[in-house]
Amino acid sequence: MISDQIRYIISQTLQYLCEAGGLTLAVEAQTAIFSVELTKNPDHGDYSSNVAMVLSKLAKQSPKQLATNIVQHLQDPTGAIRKAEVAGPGFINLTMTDAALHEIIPAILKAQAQFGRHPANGQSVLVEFVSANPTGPLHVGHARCAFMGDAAARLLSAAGYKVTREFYVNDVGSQVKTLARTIYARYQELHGEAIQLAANAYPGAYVIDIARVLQKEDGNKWMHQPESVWLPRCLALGIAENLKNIREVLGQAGITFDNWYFEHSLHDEKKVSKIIEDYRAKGMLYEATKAENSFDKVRREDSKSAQYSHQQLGGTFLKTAQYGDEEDRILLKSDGEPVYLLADLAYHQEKYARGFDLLIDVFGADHAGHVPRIKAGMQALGLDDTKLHILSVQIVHLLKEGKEVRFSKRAGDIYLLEDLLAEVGVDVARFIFLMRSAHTQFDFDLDLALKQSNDNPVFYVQYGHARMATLLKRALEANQPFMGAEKLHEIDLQKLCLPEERRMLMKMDLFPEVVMLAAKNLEPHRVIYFAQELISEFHSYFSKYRHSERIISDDKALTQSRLALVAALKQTLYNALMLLNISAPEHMQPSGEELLEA
RNA sequence: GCUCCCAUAGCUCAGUGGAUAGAGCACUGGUUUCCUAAACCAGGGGUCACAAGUUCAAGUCUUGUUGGGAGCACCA
Repeated sequence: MISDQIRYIISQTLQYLCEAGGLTLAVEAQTAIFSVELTKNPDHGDYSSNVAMVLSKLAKQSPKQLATNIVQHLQDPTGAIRKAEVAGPGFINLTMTDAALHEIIPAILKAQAQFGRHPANGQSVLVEFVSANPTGPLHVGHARCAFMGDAAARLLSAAGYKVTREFYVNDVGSQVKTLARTIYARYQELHGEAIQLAANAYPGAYVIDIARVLQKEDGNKWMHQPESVWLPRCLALGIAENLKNIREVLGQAGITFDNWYFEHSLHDEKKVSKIIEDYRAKGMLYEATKAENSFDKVRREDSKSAQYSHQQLGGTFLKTAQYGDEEDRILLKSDGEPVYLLADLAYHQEKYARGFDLLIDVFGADHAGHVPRIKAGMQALGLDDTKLHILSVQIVHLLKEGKEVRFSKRAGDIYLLEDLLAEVGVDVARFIFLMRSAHTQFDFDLDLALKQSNDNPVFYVQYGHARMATLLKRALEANQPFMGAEKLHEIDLQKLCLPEERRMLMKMDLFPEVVMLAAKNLEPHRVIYFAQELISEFHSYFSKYRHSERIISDDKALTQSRLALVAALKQTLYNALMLLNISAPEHMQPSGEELLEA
């Protein structure tokens, strides 16, 4: 990377100045962080550094003085820097030689799909995401977490991590039992009995489909039997059928998992009882009728806690309040039954035990309150909670015809993820969900995504890729095919010297860093913005010079150098889109409206 | 009442402590004998919610205030 090269040159210069006696710097200056970044304003050269302003105090020189010193003694044996000057309050503005910028092209064309990817760092990471309850189909509320988790996994892989993707299946507890009872009610209905669905039953029609499967496979063998007889069968079938559907829809969205981790296996393998023993051994448990450390928390009369207070009979509590949680949490009810949290803690303990270097949970905003409990629970085990990163994905408001669409499972108007994908397409859905950072809520306007699909940002980027593909094809037709990466040494890249061309080279050079930052911060939108900016510069360049400096011209040497630039741009854009699993078409289909006009 | 997230253009949102705060959409006006007009160019639009603090430098960091959202059952 060029900025790394500049950083090195500056470090060498500082060292030189210290040795030559012109400068006294404290030790910490050697590790001081200074920036080297692309300038926003071309008047400021190509790159700019704040090194003099950051180090001015330590060096006991004014920023301008130090900057001048550095500029005058720049240690640049390779001659990559053409011009260096001091500006403003003490910035050092640098202009690179064209040759230094041209090195990016062979680097990209040689690396191909690997450009932007980082070598394996020997670290492993587990990304757990979606983990929707297997009580029904995925709805659009799950979409953002699904795409965000998938993108996080892809980015971390590109950053050099060995990534495992996991879906945690909550197949234990009252919700799946409710599902089983609903299936049974529908099953009775199919056998001609009049039924009344329980108030908490799942009203969706998909339950009837599951009941049909039950009827088809088992006939009437469960009719007029006590619950204890049919419940296990209904439960297992319901979970299996729902998971089948979930897996299928995720597949449509281009999302796959390495592991499906079942909650019941934690119970079967005694991991739930073991974590209780671990906590007890550490003296983290106590028996009580209510949490002792609640910091005099005020519970409102209309709170759910008050509403369900008759169920809260006490039991075994974990001292999570010691580790920043609002209050201690119950793990075992008075009858000794584990609560959901306990299994989840056992699950996270299990994740640690599997030896990952990094653990990532992608949670919806409605689970945000769960975070401090898990973190506290891990700390109470003596585990390093800095290894555990919980990405809290904020809620999305889906707008249709100006109104917000609700998508709760209990409401009648379920908006399924499946339907969203069918309506707007996977690429559009993915792009729109990933173009916003996870911690802001945003509005997904369906009408806009559909009606104005011609102005859709995803098409803008894809069109850019297609345009470059067409250019390479046109060159072939014009009998000037791009010679390719192997014969790059025969191409005179010195011909590339337009300011826009230099700018695009510098921009592409940033791609690996963009990928790394996006991975480290779990911010896929950085890659999308990068792609948009890069393609925007290309469209602009393409239009500006369409009458003068054409890419394919009679000057064969110039044509080859520009085709090399286009090939590098295309590769970079392709890699950016592939990184997020968005398709990069070789040509764009005309839109429906254009077809109508023609 | 408490915890977490957010507040930047008419709308939806970017913005690694750095120079004159950006993009898309919307609006106004231009650009096609030509490598894809799904494109480009120009224009109008801003008290970066408010206040104090830290810093050579704050949209960015700290604290407080206001406003919006999510959550605060032994449901999962």
